[in-house]
Parts: sequence; C-alpha cells; structure tokens
Amino acid sequence: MTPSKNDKNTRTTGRPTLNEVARLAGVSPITASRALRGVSTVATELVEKVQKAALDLNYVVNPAARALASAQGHSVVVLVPSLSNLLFIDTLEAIHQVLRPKGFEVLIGNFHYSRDEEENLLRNYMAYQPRGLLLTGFDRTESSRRMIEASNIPCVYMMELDTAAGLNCVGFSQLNAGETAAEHLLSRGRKRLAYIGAQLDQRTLLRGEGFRRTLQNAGLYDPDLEVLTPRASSVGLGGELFLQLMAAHPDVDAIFFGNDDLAQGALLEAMRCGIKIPEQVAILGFNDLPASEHMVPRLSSISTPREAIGRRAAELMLTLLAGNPVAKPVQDMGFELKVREST
Amino acid sequence: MTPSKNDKNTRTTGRPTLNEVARLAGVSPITASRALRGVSTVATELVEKVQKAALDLNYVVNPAARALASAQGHSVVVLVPSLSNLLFIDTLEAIHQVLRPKGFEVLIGNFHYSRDEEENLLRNYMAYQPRGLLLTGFDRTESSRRMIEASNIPCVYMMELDTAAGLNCVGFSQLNAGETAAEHLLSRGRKRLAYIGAQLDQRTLLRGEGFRRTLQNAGLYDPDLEVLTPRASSVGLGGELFLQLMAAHPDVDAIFFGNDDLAQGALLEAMRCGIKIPEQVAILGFNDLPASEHMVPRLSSISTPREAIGRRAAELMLTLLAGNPVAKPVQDMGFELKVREST
DNA sequence: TTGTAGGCGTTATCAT
DNA sequence: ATGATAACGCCTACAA
Repeated sequence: MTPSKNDKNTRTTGRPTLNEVARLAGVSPITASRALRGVSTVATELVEKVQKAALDLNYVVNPAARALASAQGHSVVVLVPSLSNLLFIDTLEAIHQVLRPKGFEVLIGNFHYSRDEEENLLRNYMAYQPRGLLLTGFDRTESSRRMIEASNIPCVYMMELDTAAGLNCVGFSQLNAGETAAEHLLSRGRKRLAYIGAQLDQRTLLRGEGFRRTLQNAGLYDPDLEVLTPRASSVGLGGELFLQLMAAHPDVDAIFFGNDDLAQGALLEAMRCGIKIPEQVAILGFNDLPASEHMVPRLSSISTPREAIGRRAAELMLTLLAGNPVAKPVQDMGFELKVREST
Repeated sequence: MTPSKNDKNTRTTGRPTLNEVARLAGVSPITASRALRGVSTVATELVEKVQKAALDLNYVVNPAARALASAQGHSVVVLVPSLSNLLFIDTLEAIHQVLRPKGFEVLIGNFHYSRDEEENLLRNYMAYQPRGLLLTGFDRTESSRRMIEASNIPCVYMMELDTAAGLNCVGFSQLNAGETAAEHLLSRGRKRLAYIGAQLDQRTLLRGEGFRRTLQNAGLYDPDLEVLTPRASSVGLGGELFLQLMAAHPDVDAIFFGNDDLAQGALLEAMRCGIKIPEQVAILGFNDLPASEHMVPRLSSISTPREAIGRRAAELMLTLLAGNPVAKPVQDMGFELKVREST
C-alpha cells in the first residue's frame, strides 16, 4: 500500500501513461506528447516509434491531465430547448457526427424552453471549460449573455439568423417561414386564417409574426384567430386547441400550426368529429416531422433542415476552434414548403 | 506574457482557484477542499467561511484538476440504441435529473442499434474514466463485455431483467410483455394473430418470443404471421408492413406491433384503405408513446415505465458509487396494458 | 479537526 | 529537432 519513492512508474490506474510510452519509444515524454499530437517539429522517424509504442501499450491520453495542463477543455457544449421534440434530435446527431471524430466530447444540455434553466446549465457547464458553445436561438437572459461574452468561448447560434451583427449563426429565417405559410394558405383562396402556436419560444413567435404580417398586408388579419399557449407542444394539445378554435370560430378555413405534432393532433381530432380536411379547413404544419407525410390526409408542412443545421453549425465551430477565418458567419439553410393533402 | 516566478497565485484562466478561496477564508487549501466537498471532519464554522469565500469569488471547481488528482472521473456514461425513438428520451431525461444534481456529467452515446458501434463508443468513452456505466440491455459483443468487466466500473443495465446472475438491472420482463399482449388479443376472441417487429434488437425479439409462446400454447401460432425486419422502426414502415401483411394474409384479425410508431402507421393506412379497426383487425402497440392515445381509433398499447427506469437506474448507480450495499440488484418496474379503442 | 508534502498525467516554456 | 523543468488545480496520505 505504501509505495516507496519508486520513480515515475507508479500508476494508480491500470492505464499506461505518456511516460511509459516515451520510455518504450526511447524518447522524452514531451517528444512523445508532441509526436502523438502531430506537432510538426518531430522527426518522422520518432513519430513512428512513438506511435508504435503507444499502440503496443494501448495508450490513450488522459483527458483530465490534458485539460489541466493545457487549460483547455476538450468538450463542446450544446444547449437545446427540448429533446422530446424530435426536432432537435436530428440536429444533435449531426453535431455528434461531426465533433466526435475530431476528439471532442459533446455535452448536451436540455433547458426545457426555460431561460433560467439555460442560464443554470451554462453556468454549470462553464466549469468544464468547454472549447465551444452551440446554442439555440438568441433569446436568453442578460446573465447568460454576459457569461457567454465574458467566457470568450467561441459560440455558434443555431436555428435562427442574426438580425443584428457579428454572431455566428446557422439556421433560417423564422419570419420568412411564417410568411411563406400565410402566402401558401392565401394562395389556396382561404380568408379566415388562424395561427396556433405552443411553447412560445422566440422562433414560434417569430413565425407567428411573419404569418400575421402577411395577413395584415392582405387585410385578413384577425387577432382572435391567433392562439398562443406556453404549454408544451404535443399531439394532444394540438387536438385540444383545434377543437377550441373551431368551436369559437366555426368559420376558420385555414390553420397554420407552429409545430407538426400540433397539426397532427388537429388532423386526428378533425377526423374524429367529422371536420373535412382540407375542404372545410386547411391544415399546415411546421418542421415536417417523420409521421406527417403518413397522416390522413397527408399533412402539408414546412420542412426544416435540422440535420444540415447541426452539421454546418458543428463545422463552423471546428473552423472557429482551428482559428481559421470564417467565410460566412451567417448561414441561411433555408426551408421547404411541402404541399401534400391537408391544404 | 512572461510571468516571473510569482507564487501560487498566477492563473492562466480567469477563474479563481481553491487556493484563493482558502486564502480568503483564512484556511489551508485542503481544508477549503474538504469544506466544499462536505467532508464531515471540518468545523461548521470553517465550512461556512469557506462557502462564503467560494461564493464571493464565484468559485467553481476545476473538474480536470479534480479528476486528475483523485484518479476519478466525474462522468457517467449512458449508452442507448436510439434517440429518434422517443422511448429513450424519457429515460435519459430522468437519468440527467438524478445524476446532474449530484455533480455527475452525463455522457450520452447513441449506438444506433449496432453492437459494433456500441463497442466503439465504449472504448472511446473509457478514456474519460467514467465513474459509472448505464447500458441498455444485455446484448453486446464479447469485446464490449470484456471491456466492461476489465474496467471494473460499476454498471447498471436498463430495460431488461437479468435472467442469469449478478448484474444490476432495472427494467421489466420483455418476455412477459409479449405474453400479455397475446393474452389480451386472445381474450378478444382473435384467432389469427400476427407480430410485426422492426429493429430486431434483443428486446423486440424477446417480446416476439413471449407472444409466440403464448400462441403456441393456444395452438394458434403461425410462423407466416411473424414479420420481422431489421429496418428502423417508424410510422411509415409500420404502414408499409401492415399493408403487406394484410395483402398476404387477409384473414389476420389481430396484430401486435413491437413499437407504437409502427402501430400508428398501421392505423393510418388502415384508415386510408378502409380497413376497420378493431372490427376487422385489432391493433396493439407497445410503449404507449404520447400520440397513441390520440390516434383514430385510440391505440391500445403496453405502457412501459421509461422514465421510472431511468430514475431508478440512476439511483442504483448512485448507491453503487457511494459504495453502499445494493438491496435489490434486479428491479422489475413492470408494464401496464392500456386497453383503448383499437383492440 | 487541521495542515504538510507530494503527486496525478500532461503540456508550456525555455534551453540546448 | 529534442529535452529539462515547472506548472496546471486539486486531492490522497500521512502527520500534528
């Protein structure tokens, strides 16, 4: 138990250390370190020796030691507002796909659409000295904002586009999406258009605004036909709100839903109580979730490039971390209107 | 840039260190460390002082340093087969909820139902010296198994129950669930019962086996009515397989689906082509996903305690990590048959 | 109950 | 191009 002062080779964990690799390769630890990290100043011959030694010993760096010594974490923090919304899963997957192979640990935080919770997560995760931050949208507390700024950690914002200046962001214009939705419905000859949104995050609001604006321009805006609730988006909620709206305003002839699950719920309830879709009411969803195209009738929706956003955001982060110049800090990934049977 | 040999207080990062906290509190660093970790041997008076100092300085431990010094990671690795399956989201959430407050970093790995990918993840994550492992099921490669064993890291298995010996697991009997499904359908007077499963993971197979066994006992088993595919479970796939099955065997009068999304797809297609549910065919799902109760007709399903499993598994891990004795290494969380309109 | 000494595995700095 | 030395911030062991 009492290891006398034997030299550098006493190991607590069973894992080989850089020292052992170095010794096996017949070089100094620092050279081994450099060789393994691909620092250019090491002779190719030595590099090979070291790599072989590392392989033989089955050496893996100790992330803790590395982080401590270099004052650099190896993690990238990703903060999303929800996981139950299939939405962000695709994005997360793509991020993983890009970052993991590069040796980054991806720390996922779910802030449940709560600004305060996001602030907490941020504070907690900062302790890990993450190398990068991948955040969702721009709506956060002042403290959060300050923390991010003060931390000086590279940051990429996902889902929305920067209206103001200077931030790296990958997403699409939520406002435009709302406008597109309205235009589509209008083009179908609808006159009484409603918007139903849940969660009330910035993006849902923005889409609502785009929708409203277009209706106003067309002289068809009616504030009574705007249903917003902070409750979490779900199939059940969609059905509920749909029924309420139809009861209160039987003349509604088109509804744009802030998320597909809501729209799916509406479709289901419509079927249950015999409301004809799209004859009586046109239903348009958002995000084009997997089930939507299989609904009865098939749900028209605005398809969003969630996976592409994740990938690009991660790639952007990579160039940021490499210290390379960023060609386009603002990347509009667009969206696509999928017209199916429900409109 | 060239910080002369000033003492312990030179900091590269802008963050306060334990030393500074200690100095502010007028104690030695180690006392501060103990105080902050809640080691009992510190005078309450000092604890308060230290905590105040830490608060004043906005001190947060450096996880890297802590990990290095204690040769103990602070992370728990969770490996799940899928994220797009809403299934595991609930479980992950629960795990987070339990582990994060205790200061554990939760590392999520998605192995996409691939044993090899799981092995890779395991190997990679081992570098972080995780304190614990939360794994899904028992079906993995020999190498994975050996790695787990050799690592000597506490491990809790989720979703299934240990048939053999000695493993800590939290889940329910997948076999029983399959039996329950068959019994229910049988009790409805159905004679031509089919099972449709995708993904073909161990648990899907197990449920199928339970289902089959019960049918065999009833003398009603027909291998032609067992549809298994390695493709990923989805609403679209469910509809597809349903249609195929009905075309090949128009006399089928009940179908048990390995996952709710498949069943939902079937319901949708049935509606589309006028197949009466449950009159002509009874449809039973599995997992009771959020949308199921809103389907038309409302989907009968077997509800699984995903959230409870996550919570309990995490709690079990906590007692394991605390070195406390485990009262019940095998925890059966059960499942519940929800009879609605589709059966 | 508190403190002293030393090391955890790696990398930065400065020489050579 | 390579190496010696000294941190990085914290914790384990032991001593007081």
